[in-house]
Amino acid sequence: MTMAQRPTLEEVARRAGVSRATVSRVVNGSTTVAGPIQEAVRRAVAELGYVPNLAARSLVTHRTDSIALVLPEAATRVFSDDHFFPGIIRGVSRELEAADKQLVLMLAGSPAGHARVRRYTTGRHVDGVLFASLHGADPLPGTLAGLGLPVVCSGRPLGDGSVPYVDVDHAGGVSRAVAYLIDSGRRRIATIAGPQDMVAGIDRLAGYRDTVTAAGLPALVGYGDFTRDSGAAAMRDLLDRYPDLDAVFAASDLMAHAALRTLRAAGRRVPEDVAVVGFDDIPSAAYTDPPLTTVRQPILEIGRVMTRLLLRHAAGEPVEPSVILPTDLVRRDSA
Amino acid sequence: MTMAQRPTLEEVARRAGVSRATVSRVVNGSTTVAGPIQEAVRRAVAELGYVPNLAARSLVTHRTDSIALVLPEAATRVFSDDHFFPGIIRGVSRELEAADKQLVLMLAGSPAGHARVRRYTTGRHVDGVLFASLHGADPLPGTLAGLGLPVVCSGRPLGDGSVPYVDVDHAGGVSRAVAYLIDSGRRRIATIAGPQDMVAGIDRLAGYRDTVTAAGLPALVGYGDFTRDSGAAAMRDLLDRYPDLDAVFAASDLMAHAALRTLRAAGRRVPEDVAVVGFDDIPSAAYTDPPLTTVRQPILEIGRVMTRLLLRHAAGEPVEPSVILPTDLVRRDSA
DNA sequence: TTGTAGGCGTTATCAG
DNA sequence: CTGATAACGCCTACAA
Repeated sequence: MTMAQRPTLEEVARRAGVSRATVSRVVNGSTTVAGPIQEAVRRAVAELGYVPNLAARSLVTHRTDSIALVLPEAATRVFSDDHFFPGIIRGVSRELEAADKQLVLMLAGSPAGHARVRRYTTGRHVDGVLFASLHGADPLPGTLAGLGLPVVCSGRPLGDGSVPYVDVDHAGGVSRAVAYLIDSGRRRIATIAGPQDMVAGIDRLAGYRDTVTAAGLPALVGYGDFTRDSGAAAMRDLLDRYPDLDAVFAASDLMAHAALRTLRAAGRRVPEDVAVVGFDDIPSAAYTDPPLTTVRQPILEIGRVMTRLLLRHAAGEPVEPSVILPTDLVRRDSA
Repeated sequence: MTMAQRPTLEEVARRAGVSRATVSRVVNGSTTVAGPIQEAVRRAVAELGYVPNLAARSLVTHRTDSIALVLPEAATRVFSDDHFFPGIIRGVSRELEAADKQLVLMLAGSPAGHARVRRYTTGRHVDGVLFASLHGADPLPGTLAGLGLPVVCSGRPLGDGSVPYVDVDHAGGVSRAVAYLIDSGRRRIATIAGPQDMVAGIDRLAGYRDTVTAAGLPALVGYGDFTRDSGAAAMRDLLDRYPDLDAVFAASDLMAHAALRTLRAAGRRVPEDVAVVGFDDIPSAAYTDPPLTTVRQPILEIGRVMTRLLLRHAAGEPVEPSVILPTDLVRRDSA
């Protein structure tokens, strides 16, 4: 089945009895075209079902009206159960829609994926690149920025700090949560920390450490990687090492959820015996048993702000080197 | 800050002391180029950091090596809490990665989004289009297919049936679940159905109806829209109308989860008083209280199969008009 | 095996 | 206000 030959500017021009240039003007909304001619062109466009060839256009304009969102995670982990990526995507998408630009999503978990991203983005297929959640010190954002491509990251990049980024106030949010636990009389407050090769993991642990230390309390630390399974394991471990703990702050809601179940399985009541606080405020946090007290981060907003920053950057406007969004404590029943 | 002028084929050719044509051959992996020359070209490419301009290339090849995945949902609903879209994205992404093609994600919830999708896809920016989860009888897939663009849908399209699609055996899965409830002695089996403008909602309800009817049991039907909140409301309503129900099949895990909580709040024990079965097998289904018995659908596989179908279609091979994937019952503790 | 030259569909710069 | 006419960067017969 051969693809029906789509009409070109030339054919529209012929049909409307004008030149290609004029058709182009009408199509691109130039106001310097006489009314009747505009009318004729529009009719021809409609009759022929003409649609501009984007490749040809961007070849000459050097713009593509689309921007890439790179998720440098293994594709398998990107859409697990936390709602970070979906939230980012929604935020980015919404803002892009307002700007009438197209979103190109790129999963770059594998080395091959990494290469593909590099090729695609440097190949002038996008007007800018958004990076979500970097692991370790990924050089790609810096490389692309060095090539002159507008780049914005979500989360403070661990590597060089020349790329603008948007992040939330991890430490502040955690601090507020831990302070709340202290205020409600808890004294043996443990934490299930996130992976220490990601800023979110590092900063949240730091926030916990600073706050308990400042209160003269001991730091009881277990480690997970934000997933439920890792949270359950860490909770069991914590229970082993500190059987007298009376509260736990988990660096993600998924880990907090697992902690809830693990604690119950171990015969502890929540919040009577042990208070639990999470981080994220994912949709199901309101549906755990008991409903989870947690630190909310405005994920969708991160996506929106990143996008606005990038669009301004791409438009040549100066942009702030970083934007930090606030977090806040959502009190439910687990603490 | 001006964008560093990227080198073109021309400049690479000059540097390597050959013609553009030869550089093009090397870049595109033609074997008809002498070893030493190939070497020289590669060096020039590396030194200059040359990357082909994709727009120019696709202008002449008529290929873009990227395919669009259209999610015709309101962006707000796309990434709620069920894991359908993320799963599809992962499956598509994995298969595309293997084919070294680029994924372009398009959220087309609003009418404006719809128009943008049409413009973008017909603008030759992609080699094919994948549609996920259509609402009602969306004409877009048919339109694009009519234009000669390769198209594949996930879920049997409600409108015209000329577009190839991939779906799961909704009715069969539901039927097995309901039969299981009947076998375990349940006689007042209710259902929380999904939205009736989507095939998934329609087919699952049909599967329920057929099975209870065939067993001589009454159909006790409540309606939701796959979300948790709608499930809670439907469960309360069902409890009102049929206080003696002893089982409920929910057309989504999210609704099943809400039903679990609603039943408990109403003083019913699960599964002793009321058995609950869901549909989807989302990650958190194993973490509800009690863990949810549910019908698993191979979401990731849907994405993969769709993609393979599309790629074959785009390659000019004949493709089957539809592929139905199996579902199976995952027994946990709620039924 | 390599080079030459034409054209892909648009936009942009000039004249008219 | 409209129409020629160059690019834009690349691929691909065709010729050498």
